[in-house]
Amino acid sequence: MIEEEISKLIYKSVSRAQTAGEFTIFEIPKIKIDTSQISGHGDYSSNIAMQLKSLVNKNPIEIAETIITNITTTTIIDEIVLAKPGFINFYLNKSWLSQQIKTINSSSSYGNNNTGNNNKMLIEYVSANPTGPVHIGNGRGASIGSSLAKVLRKCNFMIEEEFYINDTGNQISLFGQTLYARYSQLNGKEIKIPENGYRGAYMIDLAKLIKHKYKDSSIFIEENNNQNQELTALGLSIMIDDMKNELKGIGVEFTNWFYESDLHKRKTIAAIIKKLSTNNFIEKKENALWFQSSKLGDSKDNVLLRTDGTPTYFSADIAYHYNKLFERKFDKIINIWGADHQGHVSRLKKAIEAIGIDQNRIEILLYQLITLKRGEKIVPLSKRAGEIISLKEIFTETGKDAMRFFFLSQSANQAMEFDLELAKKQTKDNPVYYVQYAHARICAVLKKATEEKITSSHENLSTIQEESELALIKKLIYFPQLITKVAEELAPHHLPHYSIELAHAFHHFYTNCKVIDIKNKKLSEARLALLEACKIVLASTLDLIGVEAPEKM
RNA sequence: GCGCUCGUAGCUCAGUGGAUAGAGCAGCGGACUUCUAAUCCGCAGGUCGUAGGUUCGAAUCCUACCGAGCGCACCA
Repeated sequence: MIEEEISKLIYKSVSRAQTAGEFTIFEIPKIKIDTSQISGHGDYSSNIAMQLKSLVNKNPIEIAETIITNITTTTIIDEIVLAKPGFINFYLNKSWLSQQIKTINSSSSYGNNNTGNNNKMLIEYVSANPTGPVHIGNGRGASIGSSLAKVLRKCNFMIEEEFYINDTGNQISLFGQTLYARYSQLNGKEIKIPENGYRGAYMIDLAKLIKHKYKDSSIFIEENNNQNQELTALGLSIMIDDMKNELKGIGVEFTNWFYESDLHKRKTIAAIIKKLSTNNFIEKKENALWFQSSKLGDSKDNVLLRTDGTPTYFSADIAYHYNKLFERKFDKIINIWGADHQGHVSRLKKAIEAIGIDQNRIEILLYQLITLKRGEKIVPLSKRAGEIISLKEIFTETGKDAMRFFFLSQSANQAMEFDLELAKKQTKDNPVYYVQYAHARICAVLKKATEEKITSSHENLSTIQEESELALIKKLIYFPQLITKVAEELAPHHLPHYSIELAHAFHHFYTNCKVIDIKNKKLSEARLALLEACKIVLASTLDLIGVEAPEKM
């Protein structure tokens, strides 16, 4: 990447100045290169002269002058300019820039890098309880996880995407009881749904669906019972299939679906308790088994096995992470959790540490919650409450693309509000169409070129000279840096922002430059090559966001 | 009470140590006999929650306070 190149140029220059005695000897700090938005500040700039002030004991202007005179010439840089307090501004060489079109077009995987070095990485996300349909909050997690997975694949991580299914425990029991009651009601037996049961109408639909599958409609009803194992299992598998379909509807597909019950079958919980015990982190207190996380600086201890001997969600989760990091040997794992799980982060990491696994292999990305509103009224997202609005209901209104783009466009740290009343209006204004339109426009020109029998060529790229053309190329060559940034910061919200900037650079170019001009064939061929490069990067960015790149609109 | 996140233009948000704080939407004014006007160009709009501190330099780092969301279970 260009930043690295420029950084190296400066580094060499400083060390050359040191050898020549112009600078005193010191360890050269990391040289950060900034991209500038303002045209007068160069394409790239460095503040190194200001940073070296205390080390060199000269004023920044002098330091910058020395650095500039010691920089070796290169084909990338056209001009280096010293600016007021001590900035060094770099201007890219035009013919080098135009040649980048060829670089983009001749690579099958532009923007890829090898920071992942083929390491095995697991991204776990959504992992919603299978006791109801996926809701809008899950949609945000799904969008973030899916995009991040795509970006990290471009960084050469061996990525698996996993959905963890909590298919045991209290909530499942309540789900089973609710389903049993609804099913019984359909068969003329009045059983009330449990106190904390699932009140949503979807449970009635589920019972109906199951009833219609069987000729003997009372097959699951037993005397003196409040649930039936087979019925619960059947209900769960239908719910899980629904979740799969709904997520697929917004373009999210997992490589693995991991069942919590597998951990119990494999006795992984017993294994981690044994490890914790060996390492002296277990205490029996008030008839329950505790993990002493306070020994590792956590605020309080946590229960692993309840008084009745059943494992808590927490102990299952330790086992799950033990399975990921130790049994399945992922080098690194990323969990994408809603901010309501924030309190869980510290104790999980402590537990992993207590087992003897490096907790830095776990990265937990929290996203702030979504408030669903209808006008001024807040709509609850709880599956147990009566009113449930599924993700599917919303994206059939807004469209998959508008939804994915919207979810990704804000930083994960930012809380979101989603107003159902404004949803349609908002989607019309959704910038996703602005970006997609750019892609469709490119396709239209390329199609016209085929009709006019003009093909792109890299022979005369030097005819690319216009301000709007060069600005477009500058946006294009930022793409590899974008990939690195998103991967490093685990911040996929940069993708939509970049896509808007790129689309803008294209639209600006489009209004200023006529691509197909039979009188000027050389220029047309070069501009077609530019369009092809732009199409590659734009389509790639849209793919990473998880939206379509339409041929026409 | 303690912990995490947030507070930036009328609205929705980028920007997390640098130069004149940027986009989109909304507002105002322009641009289609020319490859898609779902577009482009221009104008207007901000004591970056408040008060201190660190620094040559702070929206960005530190402290306190104010306001919002979330969390502090033998629920998941």
